[in-house]
Amino acid sequence: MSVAPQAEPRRAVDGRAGARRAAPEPRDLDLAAPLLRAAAQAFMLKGYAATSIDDVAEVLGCTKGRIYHHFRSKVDLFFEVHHEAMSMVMDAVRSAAEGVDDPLQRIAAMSRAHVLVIMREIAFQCVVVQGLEMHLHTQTTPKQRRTLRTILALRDDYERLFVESIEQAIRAGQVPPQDARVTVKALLGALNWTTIWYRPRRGETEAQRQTLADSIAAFCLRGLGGAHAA
Amino acid sequence: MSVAPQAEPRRAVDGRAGARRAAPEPRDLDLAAPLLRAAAQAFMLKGYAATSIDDVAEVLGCTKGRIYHHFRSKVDLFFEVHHEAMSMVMDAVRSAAEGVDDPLQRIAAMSRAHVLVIMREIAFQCVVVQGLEMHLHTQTTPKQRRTLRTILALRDDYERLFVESIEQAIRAGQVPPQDARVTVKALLGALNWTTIWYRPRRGETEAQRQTLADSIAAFCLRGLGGAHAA
DNA sequence: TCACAAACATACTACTCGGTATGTTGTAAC
DNA sequence: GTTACAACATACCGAGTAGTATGTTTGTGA
Repeated sequence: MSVAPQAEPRRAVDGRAGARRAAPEPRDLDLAAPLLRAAAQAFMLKGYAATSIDDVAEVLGCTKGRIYHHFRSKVDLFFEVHHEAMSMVMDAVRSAAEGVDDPLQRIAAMSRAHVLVIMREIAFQCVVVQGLEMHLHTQTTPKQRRTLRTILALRDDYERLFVESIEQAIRAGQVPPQDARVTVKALLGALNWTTIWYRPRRGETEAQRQTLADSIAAFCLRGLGGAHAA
Repeated sequence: MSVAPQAEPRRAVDGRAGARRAAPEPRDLDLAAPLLRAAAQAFMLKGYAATSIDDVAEVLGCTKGRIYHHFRSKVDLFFEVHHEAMSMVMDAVRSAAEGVDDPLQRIAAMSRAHVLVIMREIAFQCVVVQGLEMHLHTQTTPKQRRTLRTILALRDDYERLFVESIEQAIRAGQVPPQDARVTVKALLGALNWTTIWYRPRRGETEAQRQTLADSIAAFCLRGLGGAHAA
């Protein structure tokens, strides 16, 4: 009956603006996680635009109310799924690269980790590939545009991670001179294409996934022109 | 006033069913071509689902009437764009492969041709990458499902073209033994990823496109494990 | 010249879906 | 035990859109 404004749904990605209470965040994350996962699943199957909020709710066995309680809009939900997916890759790849000084071996470890994350979190990673730029046309609010720019910057940072390692490998004489800005496109293409053709099989073992990841990574390593395979 | 059924719009891809008049086909193709190109352009910018028929019409500076005069539905339009795009790649790649007996050199020629077609017809090729499988969930009419299967079969045929050449290269000892079914995914990924990052620049020369295509193709060739680059 | 159909444009309908306004329930604090 | 709020569910609205029904124009063969 009152006009009680109902606790603010999440302000996409970069956090709340003027929330007086800073408390409910950690518990809120636990509650939002299943929503993100369900959204990723639905987006993978039908694509973002063709997926209705009701579709996402149906995956969870709930109603729209739950989703709009945690997210301000469909676009915000998409952005958070996207952001979460990128964090998964970033964390895994950074962790895999850590402490590996040899440039080529580092690229190999990063590539394997990248493919493995894709296979383990195929739904989230499919959302990443589904494109961001197309949202630039439809956007209205400046806040969403800022969020979009932030995500695009994260993507560029990630690509730079590979570019720098490639350039180090070139300077070290491990691979022939080449335009790393172009090569990295082919490399990431070979890796990311996994989201297109790979789908988990029933009874698939971790060893099988490892083998697949090794094959893709080996292709990329050789593609750079290094002498030794993985 | 009459119930005049107004000459049947196109029956997607595999041709008409019971058309009594077989005549208007060739002229009809010329008239439909601009529609396909406009649709490809619109689909590239906003994606299939987010693109309205009115959007496509606006690109052409006409109304829905024109589009629905030539295509039965939005899905049929998408399928024809998709089919046209695949034909472009098939023709160019088959033509490039013709007469090249050496397996590795044939793969190199095919790869270059593939990337060049993507760059020249970026709109059409973006539609191809935008995915087909998601339409499997939304489909209703069995005719559309059949059309979808046909397109999927074409895609598999195209991939087989590369797989067979890779296996020939393996048997010839040009590249180390490997699972061609997996390698081809990485290879086509590196090629097709061009649709994601590449966009034509103002004043771009054919030589620049050639250089880019050569770089991507060289990456793929080395990725197979062949000793010599392109 | 006239019937006729191709090739559109216009007007309209039925329906979906994003978003909101409001109601309900559990629970923790005091 | 009652206040208060988080965490939903329910009911609804309005905008946008796929598809259709019908009107209009233009070329063309008889």
